[in-house]
Amino acid sequence: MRGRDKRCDAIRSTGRVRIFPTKLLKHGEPMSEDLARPTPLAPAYDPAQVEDTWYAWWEGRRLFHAEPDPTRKSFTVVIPPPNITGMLTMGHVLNNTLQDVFVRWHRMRGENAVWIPGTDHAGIATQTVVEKALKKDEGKSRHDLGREEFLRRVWEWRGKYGDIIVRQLRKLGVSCDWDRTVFTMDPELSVAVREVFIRLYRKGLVYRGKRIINWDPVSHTALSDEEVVFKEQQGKLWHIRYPVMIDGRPSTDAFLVVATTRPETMLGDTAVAVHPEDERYQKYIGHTVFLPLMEREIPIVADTYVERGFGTGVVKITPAHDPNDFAVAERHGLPRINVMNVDASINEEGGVYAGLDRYDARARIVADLEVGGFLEKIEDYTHSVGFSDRTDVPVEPYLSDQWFVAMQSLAEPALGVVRDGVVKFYPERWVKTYEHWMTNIRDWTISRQLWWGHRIPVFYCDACGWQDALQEHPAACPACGVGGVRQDEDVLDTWFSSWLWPFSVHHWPKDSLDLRTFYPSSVLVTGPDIIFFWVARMIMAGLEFMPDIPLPDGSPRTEAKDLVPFHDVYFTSIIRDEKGRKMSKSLGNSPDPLDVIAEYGADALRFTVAYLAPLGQDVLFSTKKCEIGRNFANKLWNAGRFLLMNKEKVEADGWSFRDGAWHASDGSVEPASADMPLEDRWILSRLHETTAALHETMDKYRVNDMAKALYEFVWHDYCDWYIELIKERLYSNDAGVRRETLARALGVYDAMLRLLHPIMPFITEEIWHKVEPGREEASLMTQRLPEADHAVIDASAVMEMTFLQSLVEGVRTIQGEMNVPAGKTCDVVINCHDESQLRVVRENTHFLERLARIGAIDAAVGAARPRLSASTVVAGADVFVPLEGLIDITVERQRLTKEIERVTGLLKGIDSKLGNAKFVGNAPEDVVAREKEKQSSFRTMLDKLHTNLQSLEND
RNA sequence: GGGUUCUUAGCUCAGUUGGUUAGAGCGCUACCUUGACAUGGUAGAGGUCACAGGUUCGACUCCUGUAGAACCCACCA
Repeated sequence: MRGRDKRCDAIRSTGRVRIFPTKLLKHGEPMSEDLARPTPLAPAYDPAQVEDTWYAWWEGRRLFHAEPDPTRKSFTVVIPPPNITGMLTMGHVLNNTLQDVFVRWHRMRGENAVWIPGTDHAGIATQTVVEKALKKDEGKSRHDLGREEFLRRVWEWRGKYGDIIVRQLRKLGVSCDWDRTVFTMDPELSVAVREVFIRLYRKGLVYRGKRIINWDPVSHTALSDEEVVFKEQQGKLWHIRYPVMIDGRPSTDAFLVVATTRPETMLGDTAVAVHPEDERYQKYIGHTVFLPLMEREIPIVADTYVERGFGTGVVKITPAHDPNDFAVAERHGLPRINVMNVDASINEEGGVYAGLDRYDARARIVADLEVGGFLEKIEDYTHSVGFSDRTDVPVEPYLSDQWFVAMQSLAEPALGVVRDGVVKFYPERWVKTYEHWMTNIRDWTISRQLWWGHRIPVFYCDACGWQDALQEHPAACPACGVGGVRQDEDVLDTWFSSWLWPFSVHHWPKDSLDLRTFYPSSVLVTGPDIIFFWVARMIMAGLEFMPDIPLPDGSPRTEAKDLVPFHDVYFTSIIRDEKGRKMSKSLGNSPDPLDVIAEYGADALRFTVAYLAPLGQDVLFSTKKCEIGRNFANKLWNAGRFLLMNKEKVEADGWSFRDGAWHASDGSVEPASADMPLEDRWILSRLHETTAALHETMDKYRVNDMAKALYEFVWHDYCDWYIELIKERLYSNDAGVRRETLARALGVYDAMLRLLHPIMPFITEEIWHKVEPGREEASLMTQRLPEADHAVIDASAVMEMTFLQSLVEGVRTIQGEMNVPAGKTCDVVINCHDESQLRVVRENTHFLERLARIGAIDAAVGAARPRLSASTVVAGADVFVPLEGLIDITVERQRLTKEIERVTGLLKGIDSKLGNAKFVGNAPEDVVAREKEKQSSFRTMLDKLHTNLQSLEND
């Protein structure tokens, strides 16, 4: 550990607020007068002291709230609703930081920005959580309670815990319009869900059918595909002989051998299949085989699904226990025999094996096959098996009745709007993924065998066979008037409410100004993993269900751009840990964002995440990286602290600073002078260049570029150079100069705060309130963002400043290399390239003196090199630093030689380029011109370097 | 098997239509308590841009192939 860290650790352990130089503490001396003097801001920024306060202040004043206003441009974002079972993860942090940056940015551009929050009922996840608690606390299952009571308990649970995530989000600083908070199972949203179901039902797009689903034999529920995790398993491949039937009896020497990983499912076999072009088996197609153990005769069918090269090229077909077999059976009209109970034990269809667990049955069956001589061989085989994400048991493919949505007709228009760019994807490459899925779309299984969710609004009359989809449960059968009516037992897939989210949050199907105005939303921010489950389906739903709702002016909504749910989709990065692994609960590699916020502050976390997340690339995150944001916040804080310390001094003379100008005690306003010194013209140029870049990057959703541009400007331009440059003026004897300087520095700082606010809302609000009095009732979040004014950009100021910076760096380098003691200044002789350069040097000698510990500067065109000087060449000027007694000739010789080598190399490259007729002939003129310019400047540089080296040798 | 993406400094990553002296942060080395900031400052070391071809006057950037990594989809019984 380095000394500095040791010192700091000792100090940190005493408390984090103030860090003092060790010397003072070590000697036990009282703090010096100067350090003890109260300053407007503490030396180190402490986010914990301000963040909650500001959030409550914003929320209390309803600053996040927006009302529809057709006369203004709306900027709408609808949150991807977190699950009510959810806890804030790094994924949420990234996703919601981005949304908040967008929303705050557009709000500060004067748009009517609204961000609609809400939560998702998360069918399986929530039901599982509540069931677990029920089991643990009362030892009961949901069946013990019954449906009604169980649902009451779930609602109770959601009342207690369902908004934890939403409260956690507030810690991040998100500017959601909490007045508009909705929940997917709110009464009005449930109306929307039923309405959509009914409309699709009437159109014939919702239908009931049989399908193989993922069955969890422990929790007795169907699982969605995304709740099944595949794991590599060491298994066996059993080769079983199915005797061919010849003349009505099983052959004793002709077999079709099937290879299977699941011999127990043979109880439900209704065919064997071969590839239609497989020469080995073609003669058997249309014949039958004898199914061992069950002693059934089953057909041999031909289907291209069979892979000739795999196994034996013969597949047993078990339609009720394998999705592919099910499809084969559909094509060939084969019967389906379900041989399992809901707990995956063998049912009565399994003959003597009935009642056995699936794995016990497997052992018995294999043994019996062996005995019967039907087992040809057993091979070791590694394959992947689907496990339940919830209970960690192998999922059983299971045949059951389910509800489906026919997707074809919905998908086609939804594909079109993405292809045509009505909905734009960022990054664009996801369009391909989307197209692939949409052109191979399968019908959507929307029923779930759960209790928690929107119950399928289909009603049946057992007396007369009536069936219909309705909003309300009818008291008696509308058809026969006699029978009682029962509702379908299943609930809808959670995504069935999610796909309506962009308009159900505005209480569709009810027409309202909210819905008319705030739909469609501007940008959706979500992960690419749910492009199919959610994004695609929302687009379909918008196109299908929104044409009824007029535009704000009452005209019909017909154009695709008004029907789609959002115009842009921003696909976020995936947050991984340092080793590149996905963050997950089971790995325990996901830091708790609340801990991170407590340690570093929400602004630091937000900035870091935005800074690290380029559009479309994964992010390797570790808590330590939040130092980027924390240090940056601290830098900003201290720059503000410096300005405010100086402001206090001016105010002590009776002046006050309001609206960006100084007011004298008599109330008169001090006008800003028209002539600005170089550093002011330069920093304003840089500010406007940066502002232009920020607007550009935000339009392209390149948030990391935006964060970098801000970082660069604040830290390097403003703090490293500008503040150092103005210190001289701030300490001037002329009070007018001090005020003028500070006013301009504060002006630029104010612009910085605005530009930073969307990404770091807390610290900027905190400082902004301290900069000027009279802001008690105002908020930075509703101020306007600066716009770039290209007229302010002063190219010559930028050039001059760049030159001066190079001079400073050149001298510093020499001082560093020659180990010039820190307290010592050096004189400098500058041989300027021309008169205008000389003028710049003369006008700014004070900078050079201040920033590079320079004593006297002797500048002239043609100035001679003093003896025993170290030298460097900057923009065609020689910079000589006479170092009699300090110079190490060897080091200096090495430096110059190395430099000569470097420039020689560069020049060689350019020479050969320009010597190449093809280059000169083909390259654009400006490129050639630039090369020529470089060539001449490198030549003069090289000449000078050679001369200076020669002189050094002569010393 | 199909698709997408990635490989640039010790580490994590930028590099937006091909023309830069290839950048940043962290880490490393040396120096620094000078009135905002040691959560800081200054300087420095460190890269044949995975590899091999090709296109081009010119390739980190475009094309092809190879090797490695990741993700998504479909999963072969």
